[in-house]
This record gives sequence, structure tokens and C-alpha cells, in this order.
Amino acid sequence: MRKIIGIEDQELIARIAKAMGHPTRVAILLFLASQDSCYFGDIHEELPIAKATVSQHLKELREAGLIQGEIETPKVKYCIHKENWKMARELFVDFFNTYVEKDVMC
Amino acid sequence: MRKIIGIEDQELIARIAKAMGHPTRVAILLFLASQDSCYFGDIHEELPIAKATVSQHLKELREAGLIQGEIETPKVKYCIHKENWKMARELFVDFFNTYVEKDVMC
DNA sequence: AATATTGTTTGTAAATTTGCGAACAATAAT
DNA sequence: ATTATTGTTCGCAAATTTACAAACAATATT
Repeated sequence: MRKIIGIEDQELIARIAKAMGHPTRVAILLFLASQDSCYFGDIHEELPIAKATVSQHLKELREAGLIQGEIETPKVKYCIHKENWKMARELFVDFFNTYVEKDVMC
Repeated sequence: MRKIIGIEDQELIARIAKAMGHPTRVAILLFLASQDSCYFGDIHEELPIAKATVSQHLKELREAGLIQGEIETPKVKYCIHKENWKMARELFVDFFNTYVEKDVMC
């Protein structure tokens, strides 16, 4: 049985996809996914770009709901937003499953 | 076992995500996914935007590899690019599976 | 109080995206 | 030949994105 994806889910998919639509942001997400949590500095260290730019990318990912940041003065700890990540995964799985050659999945 | 996502896959994910990062393009993909194939006019009919804009969105989806278009003069038939769609699905599934609360999946 | 550490915010410039009308191309029908 | 049909391409304007340096904020250290 194929899931029906309503207009609101479509916009959510677009919103999340947009946040994922930059190599640096994909790299950040994968780094966080592998670290389970880490500080701004750790992320910045991994990337060949200015800290202001890193901060901006992190902001976009946060606003899309994919990550969350929390202040541990004087540092800021970032991590994957578990619930939203799970929801995003389900959205994308359903999305890509709207088209399949054969109905044999999984 | 978790899949390792290399730098090239990261860029591919970003490229595809970027193409999916607009509500209209998500709508087009879902429409094509449900139709299996259809003409430009059918797509345009579904959307509240100018044909020039529809054509541009289709171009982006085509350049990202998610769809393919073929001329059936005087019409143009569009459909999901099966192989690339399948590859994209696997990329995204692997991507989202890089982070899971528990290792019990599926 | 002055300094250092860690990030965010601001201002700015360049590039890209989005959307549209109008012009164009390619064939089919009159 | 002219006209109609179906989309694409072009040119333009407005909005957004990307990247950076510099300024700033908030606390900790000297």
C-alpha cells in the first residue's frame, strides 16, 4: 500500500530537501550523525570555510529542524534532532516509494 | 552495518536534494510518480504558474537526473528516470540511516 | 578592570534562483 | 503560404543564497 503525501508533507519535504541542498550542510549532517553530538569548533575544524559561514549553515539546518543547538558556555553543542530526523527519514522513504518499478520492497 | 557515504555521494545527495528543494518541483515529481508518464501540458495544467516557469523547473529536475523528457512532436513526454530514482532512493535511505536511535531497523 | 575564548550577528558583495511575458522553434492543419 | 498547437529559450526584475571580515555578546581567566 502506497502512502499518500499531502500538500503539507510536500512542503515539508521541500523545506528539508532545501536545507540538505548544499554539500557543506550534507557534510555537517553526516558529521553530526557520526558524532552523536559535538561543539561548533569541532564542526568548523572539519570544514574549509569561515566560522561565520559555518554558523549560517548551522542556523539553516536548525531552522529546518534537522539539528538542535544548546549553549554550554562558552561553547555551543550541536546534535541531530532525533525526532525530526526520524520524521524526515519517513517522509523521504514514503516520497521515494511513490514510484517503484516493482511492488516488492524491503 | 552502516554504509559509508563518500564525498562524491555527499555531493550527489546535495545535488538531488537541491532539485527537490522547491514545493513545485516536489509536486511535479509526485505527479509524475503517480502518472508513470505524461506530457508537459498535463503538468502545466496541475500547477498555478506560467509555462515558462514550469519548463524551467522541469529542466532542473532533468539536469539533476530525476526525470527524463522525450519529444513526441508536437508534445514532450516527461517521466521519472527509473534508474536514477532508484539510486537516489538508496542514497537517501543510506543517508538517513547514518543516524538512528537504535540499531533495529526495518 | 583588562584579556582571552567561543560563537553569533551584521554589513556587504557576488552569484544564483524564481517567475514572468514575449519571442522563438518545430511540426501539423488549413 | 498561413495559422494553430506545443514547449523552449531569452531577457529582465526581484528575491534569496553564499561567503567573508569585522563587530559584537557572553562568560571565564588573569
